[in-house]
Amino acid sequence: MAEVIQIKDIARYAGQEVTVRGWVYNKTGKGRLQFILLRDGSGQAQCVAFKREMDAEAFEIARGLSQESSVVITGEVRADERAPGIPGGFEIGIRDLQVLQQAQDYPITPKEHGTEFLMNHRHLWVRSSRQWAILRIRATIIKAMRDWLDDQGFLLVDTPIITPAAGEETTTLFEVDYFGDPAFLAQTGQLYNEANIMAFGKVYCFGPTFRAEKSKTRRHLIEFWMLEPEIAFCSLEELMDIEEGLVTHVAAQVLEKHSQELAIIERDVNKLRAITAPFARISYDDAVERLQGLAEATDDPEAKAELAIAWGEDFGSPQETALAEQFDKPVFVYHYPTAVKAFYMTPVAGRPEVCRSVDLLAPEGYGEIIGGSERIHELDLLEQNIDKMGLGREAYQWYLELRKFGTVPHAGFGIGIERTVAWICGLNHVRETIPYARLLNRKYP
RNA sequence: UCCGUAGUAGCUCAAUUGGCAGAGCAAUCGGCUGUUAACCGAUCGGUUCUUGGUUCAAGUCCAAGCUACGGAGCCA
Repeated sequence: MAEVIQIKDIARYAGQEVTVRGWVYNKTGKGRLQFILLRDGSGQAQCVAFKREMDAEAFEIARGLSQESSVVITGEVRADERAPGIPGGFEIGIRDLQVLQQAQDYPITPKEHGTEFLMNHRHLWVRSSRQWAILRIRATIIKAMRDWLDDQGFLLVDTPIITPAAGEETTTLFEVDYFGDPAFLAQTGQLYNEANIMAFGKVYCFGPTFRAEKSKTRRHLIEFWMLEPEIAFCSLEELMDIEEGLVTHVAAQVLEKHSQELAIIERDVNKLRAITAPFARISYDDAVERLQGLAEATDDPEAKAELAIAWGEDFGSPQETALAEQFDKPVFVYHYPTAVKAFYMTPVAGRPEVCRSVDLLAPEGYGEIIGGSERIHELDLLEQNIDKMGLGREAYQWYLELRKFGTVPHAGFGIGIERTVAWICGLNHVRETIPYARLLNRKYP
């Protein structure tokens, strides 16, 4: 029995006999010569069945293999620049093979398919090279974020998914029955993070969040993953430094570890190489002026209407895009109007109509990937805001109590994993960034 | 929720003015010693999204509904 290897390591075994185990990704044949492209999860390798080098029965089995059949193949590794694969350049001359299961009528062929068909077969689509590459990059992005934060002295502190009250908006919560009492799936771990920083200084939570928004766009999921750092004794400017450090590290790690995957998805790596510190930092006031300037400059009445904005309004999707297009890397927009932001954001001293908030807008039309702010740390002000929004103090008792026992200035942000992956990978929809997307009209498979 | 577009073979699509429902791929069988979405020959493959209507005749026209896709709002 030859050594079982992973295809990603194939180059190390040139000249040796090995065993690989996997699935038939594609097959082309030419009579007595059959080429089987085998994938094993780590990569893809061309396995060559040549009638004269095998016994007749084994050759017939190889010739009859169907797409996605599971198979164990033993043979000699040899370098051949004609051989396709991941990494490619090496192939296996089949000596023997064993079929675990002969697949029949695998639906995803190497031709074009529509979105609905592919999403209905997501459990199989994840096997395709492109999806394989994207999901591997997703894993690296998450690891890069966590590694960077851990190295900076942050502690991972998990926050609950079933919660008693709203984080922000009550209308977009998923309600669950908690032994007869209503409870809600978490929209954010932020409020708990604010408790946890008083114990650990710098923390982050990472997990799924749930929003029952009836939004149907390329940037929205009903269930998405978010990483939320929170830092005690932190200003908005320091927060931007942290966000910048995190995002540039992610881009660098993906470039370093995934040239192969980036090539598979045909991502322009120059766009990723541009993601270096510092990012431009502009105020909301400045952003509005820029948009008004753009609206004035254009002759297209439709574009003019899309860009039109009055001070005090939040940015729409086309406006975010137009704003971000002025930069070749992410851009910070800070000091948004207090009225369009959440109740816990600190007002700017001497200018309460704007607050100490900051969004990070990604380039290439990917929009907001991070939202963050300095949190209100004075009890009175926080109580006033909760009353003003009609949220009800009872539900926030514990949160308000944090302001009574050694409250300190603090700040934090949330970064959406799927939006980040879509941007880094250059995808046109977040549905491909998560293995099993939950969308407005889809919870299958 | 609103606006727009679409739904025909397993998949991707075609079907002229309302006049016999078709192609490529996949599958199956055969051929081929270097294929890269191979190629060549053959075979198989249909409730034209649903319901109702107009008509001698509906994939095509009308009405309602369903589903998907694209966009908006909301957001990360």
